[in-house]
Amino acid sequence: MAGISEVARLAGVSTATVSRALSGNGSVSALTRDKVERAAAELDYVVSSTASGLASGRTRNIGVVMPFVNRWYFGEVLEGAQAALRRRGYDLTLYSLSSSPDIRSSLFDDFLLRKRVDAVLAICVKLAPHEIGTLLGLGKPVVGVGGPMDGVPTLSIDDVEVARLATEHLLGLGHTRIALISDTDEPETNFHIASDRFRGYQLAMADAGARADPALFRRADFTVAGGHAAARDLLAAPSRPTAIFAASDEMAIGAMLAARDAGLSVPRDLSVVGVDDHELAGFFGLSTVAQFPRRQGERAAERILDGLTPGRTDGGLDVRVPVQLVTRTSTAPPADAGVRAAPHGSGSSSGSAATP
Amino acid sequence: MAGISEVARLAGVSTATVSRALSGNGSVSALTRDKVERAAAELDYVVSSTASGLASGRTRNIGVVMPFVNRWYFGEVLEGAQAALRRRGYDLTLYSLSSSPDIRSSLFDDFLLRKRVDAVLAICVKLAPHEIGTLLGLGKPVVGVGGPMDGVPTLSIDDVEVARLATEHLLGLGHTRIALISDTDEPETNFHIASDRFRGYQLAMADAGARADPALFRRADFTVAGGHAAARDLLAAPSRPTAIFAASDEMAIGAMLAARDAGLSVPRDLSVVGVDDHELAGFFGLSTVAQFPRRQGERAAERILDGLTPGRTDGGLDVRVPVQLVTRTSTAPPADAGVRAAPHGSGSSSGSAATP
DNA sequence: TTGAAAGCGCTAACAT
DNA sequence: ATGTTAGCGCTTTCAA
Repeated sequence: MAGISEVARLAGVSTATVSRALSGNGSVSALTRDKVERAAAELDYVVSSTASGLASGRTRNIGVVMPFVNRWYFGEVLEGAQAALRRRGYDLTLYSLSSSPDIRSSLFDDFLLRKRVDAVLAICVKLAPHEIGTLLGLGKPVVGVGGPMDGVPTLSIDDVEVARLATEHLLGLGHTRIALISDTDEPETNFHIASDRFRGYQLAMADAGARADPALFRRADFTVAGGHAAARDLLAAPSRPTAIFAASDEMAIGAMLAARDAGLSVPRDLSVVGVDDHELAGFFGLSTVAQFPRRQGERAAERILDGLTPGRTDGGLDVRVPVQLVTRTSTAPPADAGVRAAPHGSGSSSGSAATP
Repeated sequence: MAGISEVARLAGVSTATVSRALSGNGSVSALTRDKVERAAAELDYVVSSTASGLASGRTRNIGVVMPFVNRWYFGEVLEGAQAALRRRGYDLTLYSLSSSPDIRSSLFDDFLLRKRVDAVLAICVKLAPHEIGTLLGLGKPVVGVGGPMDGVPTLSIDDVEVARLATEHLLGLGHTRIALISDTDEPETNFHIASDRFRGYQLAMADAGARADPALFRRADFTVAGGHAAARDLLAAPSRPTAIFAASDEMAIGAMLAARDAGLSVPRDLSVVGVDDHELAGFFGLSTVAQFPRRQGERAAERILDGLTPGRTDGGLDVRVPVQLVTRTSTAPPADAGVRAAPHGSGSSSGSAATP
């Protein structure tokens, strides 16, 4: 509970000097700084963020807005952002849109405007122009993750490229009847993620002279259950695909489970590739295109802090973050490819795919 | 950017009256309140939380501390707390301990002390006495979720009872060779969760006159992969169990997958029961003891806000929150029980268990 | 019920 | 490099 004036008294300097010494703003002699630091430690002094924020206009707190926290991707981004912010002495105030459907307007009309945060990280939340306008008008920088927004620097993966990578992996193994499990774009949150992945798939197929058969497309909602249902449907069709590209690992895992339920072996009878490198992907032996959401969260946080520090230069507007094809045991040449023998020994229907 | 004085001028009253009208503290005539509200709306006035916080000592912000955000249980608690806080106009500032191992001391020495939060919710984080002391000494109420802490009101499930419920469910079906997959307690975070569940299992077994065979216990780390490995091991043993109680759904799901890998059918050859009612439990047909983490988060949030409002009474110190046995298709009488026939038609090894 | 005015604890000119 | 001082924008006595 000691205040800055007690520290000043104990150190034998003015409160202004204490402020300078502890914040690093303004010049203080090494000796004085030392005295001040000693005194502060002695008194367990901790700056009051409300007082400091009121006086300086800076809160050392970043608002993070995301559609929900309870999906693997978002949790990872959150952990990454949290870690990066804390390293630089910043707090993170969380705004999850899933709390209630009508929360969104109050968020932008009240919560984000009460000067609690210095800047906003929008994770896969497509801000409306007026929302961006309000924030920027208030001098609050915004950094986005997950898709381009007008006037907002953004980190994102190239979703077309991701789908192309995954599809080309399957094509390269000799597959041509490749099914796609994806979603249609949800307004307000997901930008063009689903449709971009759709396009990447189509482009890769076209480039390879393969047919993107509409009968091999199924919609699902990015969950295990959704992927399971979609794959079950695909696999029951008269002429089933030899491979499935699912636009998320959770759906891909659902597809692998559906294959097993249908008595099919992965990858002998069906190859499956996903996107994310979900924590369960390794366990299921799932080949996937890894994105690195924790790194994305870290980079977004660093980016926004740099934007708050006038000295640092901004690295251009929209930054692409890397992805990487990770091949495991869920993909192999199709059984009738004849190029090489199936690379495993187990002959029966259940088993190897789920062994880590 | 309009301040309280603009609002006061437009409404033709003093800033004090504006403050009273908008905050609800102190009495204002209906007419005046109306004028003030109009003026505030007209000017898009939003109170500055730093100024308000400095003047009043209240920030309308709650700190939430948890070991990590990226596990289903914690994500749910977080969503629940977030929703409840937002409903009452509060913000939520998140402190995840997983960011870095040495973060913890700085959290309690700096971050939580800078008057950014009015109170702290500790989710499955066992606070040391001096940490609690600091917080309470600063007048910051603390509410815990997940286990008793001295001097801190806590919401928790009865872990002994949870394990007993699950074990008795299996015993009631006729199982006696019941394996346990759990962990040993981690210091600093998990209280007695693992050991309490161990005890509940033992008590139930003893009450039923069954033997809690040490050879049927395996440690695992609450993950799918951990449960899978533990179950694989159990099922390879000379005399394998007819049922497994896993102390979390993720481990239980791992166990179900291991059973399938071993060519065993669930529940015909093996019954599995978990704890949590994880989002995937329904998909896998997993019988489980549901706890309701979202509700836990909500209740904890409401509890702490009530503690901040002097009028409301506190509902006693440690509150037990309800759990509920949910039976699905992963549990059935053992094959040799002879009581009733196996309740399904599929004769082969893979299949029904993963069908939602 | 309302207004006047004194802070809340710190930062940032401006001096020196 | 350091001290003096005027706010930052609001809340809350205290008086009326």
